[in-house]
Amino acid sequence: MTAAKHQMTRATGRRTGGRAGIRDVAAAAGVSITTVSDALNGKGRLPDTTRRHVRSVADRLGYRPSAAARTLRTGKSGLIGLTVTTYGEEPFTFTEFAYFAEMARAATSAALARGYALVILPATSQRRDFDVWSNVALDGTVVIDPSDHDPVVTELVRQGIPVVSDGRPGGSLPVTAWVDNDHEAAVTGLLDHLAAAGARRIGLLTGTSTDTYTRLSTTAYLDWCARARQDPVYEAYPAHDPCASAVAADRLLARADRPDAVYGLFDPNGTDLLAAARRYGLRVPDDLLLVCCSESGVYATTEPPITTLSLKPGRIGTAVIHLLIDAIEGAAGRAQGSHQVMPTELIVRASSQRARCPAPRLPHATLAAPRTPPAVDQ
Amino acid sequence: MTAAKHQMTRATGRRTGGRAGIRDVAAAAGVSITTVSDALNGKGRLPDTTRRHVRSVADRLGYRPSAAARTLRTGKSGLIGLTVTTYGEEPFTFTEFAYFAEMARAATSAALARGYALVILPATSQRRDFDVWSNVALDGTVVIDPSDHDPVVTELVRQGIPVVSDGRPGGSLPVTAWVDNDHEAAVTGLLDHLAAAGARRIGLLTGTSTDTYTRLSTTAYLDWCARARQDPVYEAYPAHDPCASAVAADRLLARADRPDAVYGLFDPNGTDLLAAARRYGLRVPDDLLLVCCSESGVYATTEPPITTLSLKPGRIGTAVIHLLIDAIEGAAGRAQGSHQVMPTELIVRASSQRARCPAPRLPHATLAAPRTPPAVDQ
DNA sequence: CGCGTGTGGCAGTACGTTTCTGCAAGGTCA
DNA sequence: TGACCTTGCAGAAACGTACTGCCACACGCG
Repeated sequence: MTAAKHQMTRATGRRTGGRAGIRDVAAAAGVSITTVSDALNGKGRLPDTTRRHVRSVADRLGYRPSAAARTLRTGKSGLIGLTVTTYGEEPFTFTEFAYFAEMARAATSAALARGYALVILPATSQRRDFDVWSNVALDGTVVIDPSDHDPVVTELVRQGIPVVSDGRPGGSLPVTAWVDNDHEAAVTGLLDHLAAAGARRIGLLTGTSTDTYTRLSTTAYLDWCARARQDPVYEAYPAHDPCASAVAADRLLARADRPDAVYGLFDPNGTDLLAAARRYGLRVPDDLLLVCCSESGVYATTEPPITTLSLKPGRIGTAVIHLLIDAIEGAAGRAQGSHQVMPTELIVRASSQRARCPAPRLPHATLAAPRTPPAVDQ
Repeated sequence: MTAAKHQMTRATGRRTGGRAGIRDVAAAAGVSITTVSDALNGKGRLPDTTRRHVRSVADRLGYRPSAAARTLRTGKSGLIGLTVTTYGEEPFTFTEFAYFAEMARAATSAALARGYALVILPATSQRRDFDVWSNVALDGTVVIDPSDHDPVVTELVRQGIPVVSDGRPGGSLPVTAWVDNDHEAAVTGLLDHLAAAGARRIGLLTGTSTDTYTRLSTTAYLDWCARARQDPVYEAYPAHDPCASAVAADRLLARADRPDAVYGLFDPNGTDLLAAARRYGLRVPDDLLLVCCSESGVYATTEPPITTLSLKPGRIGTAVIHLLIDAIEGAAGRAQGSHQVMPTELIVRASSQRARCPAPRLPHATLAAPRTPPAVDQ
């Protein structure tokens, strides 16, 4: 029983507020601290009997290792930062709610499966924010839609912390890796789809901000128009302002060169375009074809259901996390500068299909409305 | 220059991977570690000249204090756990997306404003999850909709970590505090509103799960029916299954004792009821009054717009965080067992107002659709 | 007997802070 | 001149863990 010696040194009672430390376990089990650590972490050379004994004592004392101490010792916290660039003046806004929510959900789930947890952090703006950023030990960070010269990203990579972005970084931002949709292919495919459905003049509802999503999508639209010899017809509005969508939708349909099909880049555009069309007496899809980029399930049950482009945020979130954790665990930035381009999915509904005859109404159908179950990752 | 001594001891170069430690700053500034710590944290008795000098040297070296070491020393991590009870088998699901998203947004924002960050953690289910829980140093935890005997909550309070729940805890769960809506008042007020609009038989679309929200709301409905001498007409379905809502909505309207007004407890019920009504040839609001509990903005632009009950998740999130941080900083559980009941808001739209004459169509209105800006907290 | 070898386990140190204690220099007052 | 306070700073003790050596012992073998 060398335990006596330990007790003499200092592990008499629970010092720290009542929680048992590794020392207490060692003393109670009559072994050394090293042995406890090894037994609990499956390291070292110990017979199973000792291992089991230590474990049972630890259980009995309700021992939980201190995350802070472990982090300090190992240099790994198991924490991943998650931040989304805020638009406008608001301190902490999410636009594209459904997209973000689903992306964050998938990312959280993927991270958890590999033993990491996500910390929600603000995009830097005030000086004060930096306190929070450096108050938490991060193994890596996910940045959604980083701005071109994000100081936080720069600082993090300077500290050697891997950063993976959702959305390809502009302006030589030094991220470790990134994931993005193939926006050109998505927009091109979607416009082809509308043209095939009979659209002669396709309009665009886009944003005034300069993020890559907006920029790439708009460019793809203009290119397509050039190829199709169609004059571009579009309205841009501040996408972060939730009230502006309806106004812009109205403006687009009020134009002299009114389009006979519209693609809306942002989530609320679909309902707003539908409402605007209703006000102008335009029937969808007969007079106006509609497609909207959105992750929201409501478009399956609008009247008529609206065709949506899904960016598959779940897949993106999962991919981002795996890239990041690979970078973290691959130590000194293996897979540096790598990236992944993910496909999108066009969910075709009534709003983008010109019906020969008007859709028959089923006054007493008892079947449930068709509804796609929520996408599971991948 | 006592700095020489420090350099002799061990602070020669950057040991730790390249990051400067407090020792390096002390050496470079020619002062002691204590002085650096005091200068940077605004403690101790130091002349402003020293303070400024130390700060400038720290800046020059790009010094960032180690969060892990600070946490280990002070016992405070500045981290708050956020978890939501998962339903069904899925590993990590959020139902009530808009509610959760807004609640989480507000909570994150409120926490950040007080210097805390939120960590997303899974509701316990597998044994494996516990690793993550004890791998992160938490100052406190927010639990959304805790199940009656959540083992994580029990374990956390056993460890002396404050836990505040969104939704009043059932089954003597020992949370530190809780916040909830006044569900009875909300349902009663809403049913009164429908009755005032002319409803004679109000139906309910509810869930089969036993969480407090569902239970309290359903009970309030039954009580109201008893008082109003109306036979209850309701259908229950598994609320976590996103496909089941449409089926249940259909079932409710297919009944022989079809209600002339319906309240749906969950977010998708509104659109699903609307779709079902359409299939049955029922006009809203003329033949069927509709109210739905939802935070989603889409109900402002459906045809017709649907009256919603908002639980004000932003306020809830803010209140929960403040209660929690007060408990954390008030040290040993001041304000123990306290709680807060928050009001809800009924957003009245066309679907619950019986129009004398059918609403006039405005074929060429150029005004934007009225749209409430997103609610800011409080 | 001397020696290598494998097994089981322990002491000690480092991780990077914060903070308590204390000490020296200088000033004030009796 | 001594007693006593204030100012400015330094030393060193934690905080709880992980891990690198190292020791003790037993055993088998030449």
